[in-house]
Amino acid sequence: MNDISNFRADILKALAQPTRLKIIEFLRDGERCVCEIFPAISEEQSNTSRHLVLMLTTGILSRRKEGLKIYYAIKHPEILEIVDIATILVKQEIAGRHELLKAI
Amino acid sequence: MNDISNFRADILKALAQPTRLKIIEFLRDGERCVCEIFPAISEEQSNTSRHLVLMLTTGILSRRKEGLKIYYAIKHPEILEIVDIATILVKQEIAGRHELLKAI
DNA sequence: TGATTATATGATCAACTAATCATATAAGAG
DNA sequence: CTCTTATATGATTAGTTGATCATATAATCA
Repeated sequence: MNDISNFRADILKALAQPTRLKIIEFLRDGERCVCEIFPAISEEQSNTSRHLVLMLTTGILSRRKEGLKIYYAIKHPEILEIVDIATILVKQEIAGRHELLKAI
Repeated sequence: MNDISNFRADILKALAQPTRLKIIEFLRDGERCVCEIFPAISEEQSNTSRHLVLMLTTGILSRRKEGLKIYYAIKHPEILEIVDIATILVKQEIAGRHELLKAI
């Protein structure tokens, strides 16, 4: 189980970072080049590039070259499923903590 | 979106670690006390306790006291959904890379 | 060819993470 | 009350992460 656990951890870790989640959200509607991505998420080009390469090598994103531009895209729909379930969890947790506060 | 992105990142980060994934898998069938968990995953008691507390405060686990023992459990079924989708992704990636190798 | 645009990468650094050992707390048993 | 068992936590440390600046690569265009 160890190899699979580590690989699973790598995939989840590749999603578990605010800047990378912003990239994923921006790519939700389809592929985009780096020059579109970094202004959209308000990060430096170099930093954005690093996060993109990381997600590429982890298997979360794919990329395609077209002239000067490089287009990145979400490689598997399951990525968005995970992100969406995480959003549901966030909402449940916020709701639960709200209940706790009301009980005081 | 930023607050939700950060909270989502925290939840995913809490899952994105091999030792914690082993704990999640061990808790798949129901609650367990710390004294059962740390031998099952072959980690030190103190290290296991830290990971459990981290997942508790992130909202991934719940805990219940019974005498000397403290029982931890997975708090939301969505946690297992995420882990299972990650497993599917791992298998897809391994299959994909296998294809690449065959093409050489 | 040289200039321009798009992307990637080396070097650096502060902040964070996971593990370990030793110890503290806290509940139950004799 | 003292001993034992179960769990949590402080201190330390090696290793990792994310951001930044400067620079390299590589494709296009005039």
